[in-house]
Amino acid sequence: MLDREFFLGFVRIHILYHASKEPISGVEIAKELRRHGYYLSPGTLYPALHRLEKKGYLERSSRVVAGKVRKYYVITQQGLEVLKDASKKIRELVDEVLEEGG
Amino acid sequence: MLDREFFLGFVRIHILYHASKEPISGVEIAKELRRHGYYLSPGTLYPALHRLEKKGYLERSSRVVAGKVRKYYVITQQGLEVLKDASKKIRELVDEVLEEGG
DNA sequence: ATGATAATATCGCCTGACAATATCGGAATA
DNA sequence: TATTCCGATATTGTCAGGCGATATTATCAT
Repeated sequence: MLDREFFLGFVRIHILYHASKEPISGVEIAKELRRHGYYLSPGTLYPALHRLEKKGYLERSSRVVAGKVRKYYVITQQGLEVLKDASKKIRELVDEVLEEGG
Repeated sequence: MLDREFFLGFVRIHILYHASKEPISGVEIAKELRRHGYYLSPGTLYPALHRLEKKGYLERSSRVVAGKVRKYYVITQQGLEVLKDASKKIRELVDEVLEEGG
């Protein structure tokens, strides 16, 4: 699997993106990430979510689904701006690294 | 500036990319990164280069330029594979996050 | 109430970020 | 050749984050 030092930033962006589409919980995020080939343990995922919330990029609320409590995350205005900035950077990467060939 | 926890992976990829085009030194890398809006201090850049070398993604050689020693880095076969994997992941990000609009 | 289940939270160790500081090596000067 | 300068690279010390393992929590079924 791709070395973690390369993809952890990608993971953050995937999270912000999904949280911009609809409220999404930790397990659901984990599942989405797995779909993309990112296998994060709870010890990595949850602290990351808490941090993104603390920084003001995500907003959290609780909901009960199938008898279990889930914490749902939605992106904030500030999170949207970060996502937009990140998109700009991704474009630059693409223009440079993927222009020819990829 | 964009939060570091998002972009440090991008920086690595830029480094591998440039090192795949031609031998490039620390200062030159720093300059390239600044061009992209990434301002890394020596305490971040050099240890990162050493680590990428140690992991076998980069190969180092010394050269004297304008009376100063520079360490030039070139990508390795293994580094190329990482870069290729990363490109795949970037594509996924683009398809998902940038598809509509950006 | 109790146990089972699954989602979230935390602990502890280790690695990495980073600003500040040190080192190193060639070139120029004398 | 000793000295000094300069800019590139290296390292140090502190703090934040990654991550596997473990604990906690809240709900439902019995």
